[in-house]
Amino acid sequence: MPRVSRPSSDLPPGQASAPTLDEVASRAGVSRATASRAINGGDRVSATARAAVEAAVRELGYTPNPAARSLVTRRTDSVALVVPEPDERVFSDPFFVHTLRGVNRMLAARDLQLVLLLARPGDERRLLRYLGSRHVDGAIVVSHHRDDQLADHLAALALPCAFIGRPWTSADRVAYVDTDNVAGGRAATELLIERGCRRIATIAGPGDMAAGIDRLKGWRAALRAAHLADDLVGHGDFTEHGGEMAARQLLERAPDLDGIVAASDLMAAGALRALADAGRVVPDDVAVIGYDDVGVPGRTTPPLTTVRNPIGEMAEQAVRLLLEQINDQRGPRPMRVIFPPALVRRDSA
Amino acid sequence: MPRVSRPSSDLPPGQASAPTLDEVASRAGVSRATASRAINGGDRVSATARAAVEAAVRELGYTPNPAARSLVTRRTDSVALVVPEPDERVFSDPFFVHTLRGVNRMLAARDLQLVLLLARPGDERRLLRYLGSRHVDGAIVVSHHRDDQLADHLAALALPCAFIGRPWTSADRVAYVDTDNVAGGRAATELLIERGCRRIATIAGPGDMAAGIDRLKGWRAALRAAHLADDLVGHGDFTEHGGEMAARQLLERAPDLDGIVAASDLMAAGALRALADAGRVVPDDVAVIGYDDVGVPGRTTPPLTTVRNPIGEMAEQAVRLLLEQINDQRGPRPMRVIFPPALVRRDSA
DNA sequence: CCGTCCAGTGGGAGCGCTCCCATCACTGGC
DNA sequence: GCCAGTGATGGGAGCGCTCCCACTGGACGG
Repeated sequence: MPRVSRPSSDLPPGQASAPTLDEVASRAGVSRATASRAINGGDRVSATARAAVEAAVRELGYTPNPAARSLVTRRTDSVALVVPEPDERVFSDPFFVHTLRGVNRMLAARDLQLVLLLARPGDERRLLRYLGSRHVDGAIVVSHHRDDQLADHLAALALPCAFIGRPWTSADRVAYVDTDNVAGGRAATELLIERGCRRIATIAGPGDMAAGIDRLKGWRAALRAAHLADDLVGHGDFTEHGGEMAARQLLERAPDLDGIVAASDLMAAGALRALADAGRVVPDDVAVIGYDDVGVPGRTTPPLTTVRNPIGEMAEQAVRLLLEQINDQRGPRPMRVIFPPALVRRDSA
Repeated sequence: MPRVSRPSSDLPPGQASAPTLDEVASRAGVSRATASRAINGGDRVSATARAAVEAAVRELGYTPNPAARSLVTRRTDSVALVVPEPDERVFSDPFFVHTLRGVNRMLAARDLQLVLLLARPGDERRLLRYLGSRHVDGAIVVSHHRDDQLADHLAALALPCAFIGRPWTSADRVAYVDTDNVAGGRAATELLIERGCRRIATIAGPGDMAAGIDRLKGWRAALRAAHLADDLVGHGDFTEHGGEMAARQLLERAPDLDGIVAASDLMAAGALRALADAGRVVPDDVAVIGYDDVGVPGRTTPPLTTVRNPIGEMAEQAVRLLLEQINDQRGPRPMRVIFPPALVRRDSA
């Protein structure tokens, strides 16, 4: 191998070892303790000392070593976002994407870093090992399914955590935020009933997610209360394609249907497409209502009437619940915040 | 506030302070140094000692403190994935999603953790501060645009990094992987020409991303070589909706067009929809070819002929380039790997 | 039988930081 | 004029780990 000539130096070129607090302190003419206080915004520091330290920090380009800091503070200032989702579907779901962005924004505002933990089914051991070794101060879990027993495991680890969407198990042991999906499904259905629909189908979500089941339950409750039939249940996987397929089948089974309650906007958009193909006019022939009110509804033809999920506020609350557990020495404990859903009327119903 | 009775103990219940290496060592009857060697798989440890340490680890549920470890090793065993993307579009693009998953998988296989850095335009300072404080061992950057001068900044930080997609600036100072997008655009266009198309349009990608520009360049080169007109340029934003709009406009401008080269599969899918609406048969009336070959092409009607981007291999190589810089003490340096694109023939052309 | 070697081991330093506590110079009240 | 009180400071311990280095004892060759 050819020898490359380079300036002989103990330090790698351009990568001088980072300045330490000691260097900052001595440059500022104060002790390490004072420098630390000045940097961390503590009081009990004279204006003179603080100014000197700040100048030294700037001149040296000092940046605290996070490992050393967290060794003593026992804080890492980072939070895991756990996504126990085997396939990439989550990323194409605006609900998830907006949740991710909301959580990220909230954390950034508090100078916390988000660590993304994508866990495929086999990876649970790795996941739990990571969380167990206190790499992060806490975890936020989204899009969990019946079969991962994540809530159980996290409760056992005693790691502060917050679920977005009610966990299947240990719902009384961990903190979570959610919306009232039964009420939402019910409200959506009642809207169609009020508008005169009598043959109302639903395109339900996956059977292993709480949100899907609850919205279906609400749909059913509204129909029964109005003495209408609740036999028209199609199933989708929260994708546009799934919604389209389900709508086609429903149309075949019940050509007389005049209303569709979809468990997500994406599925409602698919249904809209199937209806257009079948020559049905929305909302005159068939009224359609979606769920979530994010990303999709404004772009469909016609614009989608939907049930609004306050995603931003949910993400905010989840972070808040998490931080409360992290900061209070009482540690992890169950807390919950349930948001009411809200109807958003546009043109499809 | 009601007082809650609880067993008086110095330790929070269920949250005894984590066992340290010292405790493991004394339980195993060896020194801390030997325990460390046994745990880290070093040799120079007798079978007896190793077994004793492993037993102690298991009994105590010991897990090394990452902060303490990285304080001395100067490694954090985590890597940042930087996404300097202002809006959520990235997440709906299968290309990005698969890249994310590929990178995550590669890192997980090496026991490295992925830290997601979503940077909105204003956040650059925060981003650079984070990267500069050596929170992570290196960074992988995707979906960067002309205006973020990320490559310049990272080169200045001397932090190991790898770009996916050629950076706009400092391309000779940082490592990156890419595919030959000019060749791909050219090959796609030549396929249409061979098949007999004579009036070939393109739906180009954003003008501030290298991939979009290069594919357009390839399209143009192929047409010129065949002495065909290269005036039919539509613009999309890599989304399905954008592709549909662009295709509509192109059809209006040139009703006689008989081929469309789209710069992404998502845009090709949109074009397919526009063509169907216009009553054109694909590929008989109009041949369509996409780009990327991930997620979309199998699901369209008809299935999409496309140019394959080896996303998995690109992610793999990016991680490899990064690790090479991290592990070799030579530090960050420019390296590049360019993949050849490959045509994948299905039914749309 | 003694020196040499080496696998195996433990002592101890030190990574860069925070925070407890002792110290010190001042101030103001009696 | 002295002492308690107060704000600012620095010394030093210690967080949990890795790794350098010195040490040990048994195997082995001369």
